[in-house]
Amino acid sequence: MESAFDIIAEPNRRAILSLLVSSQQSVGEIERRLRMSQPAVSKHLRVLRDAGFVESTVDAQRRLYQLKPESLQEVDVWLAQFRRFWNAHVDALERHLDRMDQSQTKSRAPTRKKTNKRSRGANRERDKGETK
Amino acid sequence: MESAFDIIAEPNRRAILSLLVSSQQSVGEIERRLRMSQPAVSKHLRVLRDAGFVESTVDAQRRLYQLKPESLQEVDVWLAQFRRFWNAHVDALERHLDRMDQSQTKSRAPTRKKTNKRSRGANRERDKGETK
DNA sequence: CCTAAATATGCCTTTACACGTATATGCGCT
DNA sequence: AGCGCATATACGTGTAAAGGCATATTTAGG
Repeated sequence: MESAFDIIAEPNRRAILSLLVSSQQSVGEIERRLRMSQPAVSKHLRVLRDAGFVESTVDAQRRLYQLKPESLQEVDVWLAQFRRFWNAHVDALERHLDRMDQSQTKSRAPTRKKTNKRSRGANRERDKGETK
Repeated sequence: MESAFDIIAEPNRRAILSLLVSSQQSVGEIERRLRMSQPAVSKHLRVLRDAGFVESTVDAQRRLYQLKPESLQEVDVWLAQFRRFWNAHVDALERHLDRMDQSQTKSRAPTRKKTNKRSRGANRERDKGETK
């Protein structure tokens, strides 16, 4: 029924997932942090759970939701073909990213350690075998 | 219909994008290959174009559509946080993948080193059909 | 100009889904 | 037991988006 792409199409659901990356959260915490109604949160969590994106554990009256690691694989796999495409266009992409780095001074992780010259290859994966 | 996530939520649109990865295509070719109606193709291409995913060049009466490299960046960037999350769970992921490898038995290249420090990481190539 | 081919657009119907409000269920406490 | 907190579900509603069909637009060629 619902592909992973449908799941993450919803902004609130993406927000929830992003929230859960850092640590598990209760429904109430999500509700508070994302300022959405409690039923809305529960419903989205239901969807995420059915889709296998999150799982819940019981803590008294609370339900703690946490990410399931395999969840976004489908999307990542699909995206892979485009990464290959990008890599054929790295030059243009580099230029594009340089512009973004300048203008988008927003929530970039303060952990801007070495490799600050950006080893941008979609993700710093050493793999180059890449069975195609 | 703003975000890139909405764009790729549509299966036919994903199919079109996947088709364009290999090379540019005319509307008619897309119509034929994906077996969808011509108006449908045109409409999806309109959406993709407005969203900056593709661009078209004119060839007589045909319009040739091709991918724009920067297009799926938004998605990729968003996905990055989860890749970090996955990497924190490589062990579990490894186990999960081992199970899959077992059941799917795909001729695997000698890229396979058990307990290796993440030789597979975020992208693992695997091709499959869409499931709607 | 007129026609045919390729593509785009407009209108209409159907469906899906996100939300709110209200209510139900579960759990702990005294 | 009864109350209160935390979470889940039901129902009704509005909206938006996708598909089909018909038609407009563009371009090449006679």
